[in-house]
Amino acid sequence: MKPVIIIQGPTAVGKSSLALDIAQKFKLDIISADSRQVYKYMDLATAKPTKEEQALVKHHLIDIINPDETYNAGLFARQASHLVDETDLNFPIICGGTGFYISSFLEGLCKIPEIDDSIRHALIQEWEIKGNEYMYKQVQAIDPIVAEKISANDKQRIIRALEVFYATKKKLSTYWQEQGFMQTRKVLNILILDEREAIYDRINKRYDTMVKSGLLDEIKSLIEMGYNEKSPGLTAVGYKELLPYILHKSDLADCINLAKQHSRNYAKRQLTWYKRNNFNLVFYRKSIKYSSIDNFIKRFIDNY
RNA sequence: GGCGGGAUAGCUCAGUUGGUAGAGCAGAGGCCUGAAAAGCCUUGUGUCCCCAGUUCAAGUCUGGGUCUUGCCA
Repeated sequence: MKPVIIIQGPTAVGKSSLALDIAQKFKLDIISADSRQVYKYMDLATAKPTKEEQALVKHHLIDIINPDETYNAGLFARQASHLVDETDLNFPIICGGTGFYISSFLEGLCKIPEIDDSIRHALIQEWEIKGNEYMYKQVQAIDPIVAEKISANDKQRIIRALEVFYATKKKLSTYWQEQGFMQTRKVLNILILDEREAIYDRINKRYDTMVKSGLLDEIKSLIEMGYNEKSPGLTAVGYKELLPYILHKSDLADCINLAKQHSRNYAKRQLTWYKRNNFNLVFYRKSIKYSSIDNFIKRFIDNY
């Protein structure tokens, strides 16, 4: 397994520009670890690197699926591993805000086969008819270990536990127990942080800029292409809140405020997630010293 | 000017036949094994607009006022 540099941080903290800077200096490739930048035609509110930036540095796992398709942590882990270990890209720098994708790539997920969507759809239908209590009781009967860990309201995890069991005839908790210890990859895992208020402020301003840059037109053209509020891509923060304005003439200012609010909520969850992860380097945005980051990068690359 | 709504947590609002209040969202904290920009958990003392009255007891009834909103003029 080849070594990788990783840059993580809450949304709007400046990960991408740092990654771009480092990648240019050291001739690296960037692998995006972002659950929304994978979507084509969704550029502005995903804060995707611009075409110009992508021309400067080779970016991977951006624009790989259509807005009506789904993506997940397992796919990311597999595709990122393939890129890093089985292709001849430049030394890789993985940069993105989807922490779960990065930990899936680093630590691996348990070995559950791909499960056909039809099983999940059937379970969701059953949920709608029979309700959460009924579905939760199924989990309790099938897999008490998992049931113990999740809430009776946690639709996603209840359905996940059930689909794994019905599709593979094996309990989710059995997969957990079978999961062996993954060999560890050499990583330089960097976290960028900032004051909460500063992050929130930057989120608000950045969203205004996105709207000014033509976000509404971008969404309108997605709708013209046939995508709608049910398309997985359009459930992204920054998009879903503007749909009521475009489709039903809701108040634009309200929609914009809601989008900002959801972005702030998202940043908060990211920050909580990072607390339990280990990093080799933690930088505060204000006090980033590029020269010192460069030294760490140089030493890391030279060692491998 | 006339008639009618409304005034309760930062915001939107519930409050049953009078017994000093509760949801959602926000905020704060946390969780997270293929939906993760998702999903979930914990956390609610506020002159119940003001004044007077009835009552053992009023957010809840009565009178007056203030503000607000809709319709008619």
